Amino acid sequence: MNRDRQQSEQRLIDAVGQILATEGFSALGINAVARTAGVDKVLIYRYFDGLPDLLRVYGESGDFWPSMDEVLDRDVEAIRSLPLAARVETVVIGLFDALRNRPQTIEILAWEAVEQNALTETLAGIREQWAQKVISETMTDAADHDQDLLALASLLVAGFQYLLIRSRRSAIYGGLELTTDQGWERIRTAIRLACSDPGRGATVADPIFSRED
Amino acid sequence: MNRDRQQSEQRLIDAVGQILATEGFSALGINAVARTAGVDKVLIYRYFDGLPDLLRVYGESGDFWPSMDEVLDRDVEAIRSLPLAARVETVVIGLFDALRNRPQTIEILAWEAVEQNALTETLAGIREQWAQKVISETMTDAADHDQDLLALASLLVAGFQYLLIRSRRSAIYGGLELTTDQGWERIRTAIRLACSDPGRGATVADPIFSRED
DNA sequence: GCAAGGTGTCACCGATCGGTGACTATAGTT
DNA sequence: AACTATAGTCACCGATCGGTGACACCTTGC
Repeated sequence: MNRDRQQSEQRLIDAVGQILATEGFSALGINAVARTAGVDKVLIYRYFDGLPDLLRVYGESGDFWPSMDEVLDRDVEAIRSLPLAARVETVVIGLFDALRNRPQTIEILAWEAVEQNALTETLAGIREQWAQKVISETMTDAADHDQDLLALASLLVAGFQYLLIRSRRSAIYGGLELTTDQGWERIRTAIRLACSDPGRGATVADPIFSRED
Repeated sequence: MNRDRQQSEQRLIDAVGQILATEGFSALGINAVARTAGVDKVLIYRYFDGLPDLLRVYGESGDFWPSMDEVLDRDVEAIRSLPLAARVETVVIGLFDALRNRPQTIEILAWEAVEQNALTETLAGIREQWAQKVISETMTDAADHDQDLLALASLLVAGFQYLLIRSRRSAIYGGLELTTDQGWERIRTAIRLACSDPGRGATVADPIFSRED
């Protein structure tokens, strides 16, 4: 139509996000993307070598995972001085708050739970890198700890991610309201409850590596 | 072929379970069920009035959720005398162990996370009833408690269910091994860690940390 | 003017999906 | 034997899926 390859490519990329946001990943096919973009589907093959590549480009172009700064609202130095359990709580709660505002990321996470493709693999890679970075920068002492707080953190993240996924279609899970702010506040409190354990020697007043740094 | 309606119906019901177990819910369609059962697909419409009804019958015929006795291995009386946090831990851990051995239930849970149909609704109903029964029979005092242990329980169940779902396709999530017994033992320990909190008072007398011994 | 190459359009392919109408074959009843 | 109800078979429908070949259009360089 307009004889503008760049614009056509962008319309295709945008169409992916639009379909994910409005109809969900199950509706995301070659024909739907082309139709939404108002572009012939053959261009998906010409310009992106197929749908998987288009999904990969879309995944790399978007902002699907919060930065470390967004998750750790306080500065990193202050967090490093906290005991391990408090650091875990900060990260998990921060991730919780950040992901709640990312419906497209939740959609991709739902997809990832069910099948693998170029887009879910891209997101999985980003997330894994992110986790490694967070651990190496703020939780180097986790291995010394006698309790497996990293496993607890992953379990809690898995838990609220599952609830976020379910909230797309269901209103309730296990007595938890998934559509109201009060419901999510309850979940938030439960996360903090799971992390904050005085018995673990993890109070803010008692930093665990006050030894000699 | 054999002119035996009962047998044909049973073959169709069995085919649903077989497809779920071998190819996953995404492969479960009218044609696949009929082909697997070795029966013409028109019989699905005649005998069950369509696939949704067949799925409902399959869901009601199967054993997709553990009984309360299976989850609470000790007798219920002994559990009632435990503090609330210990009861929550017992139930969550019990459910965790029970669901790990139910691949078809995990498959339906994965399906349920993504879309709704007669089978997932059946399972959801069974699960909700089950949860209500457990709460009313063993956790009537939860409302009096100052901490929301029921929300914590649902969060933990959501967490390991998500990990079970992911384990169908992925080997790792957040540093957790999803294919080895050691990995699942780590998750199990993390669940117990989230539940057992001396700071919450009324803790289980865990023999290891008991002061009298 | 002319050829070449990139851009977009269109028609079509085979496969598969859920769904249905028309048929045959068998068993039981009278 | 004739009739009826049911079990099972078969062919086909329209829609949609991913994928491709052929062609028209426009810009650029010669």
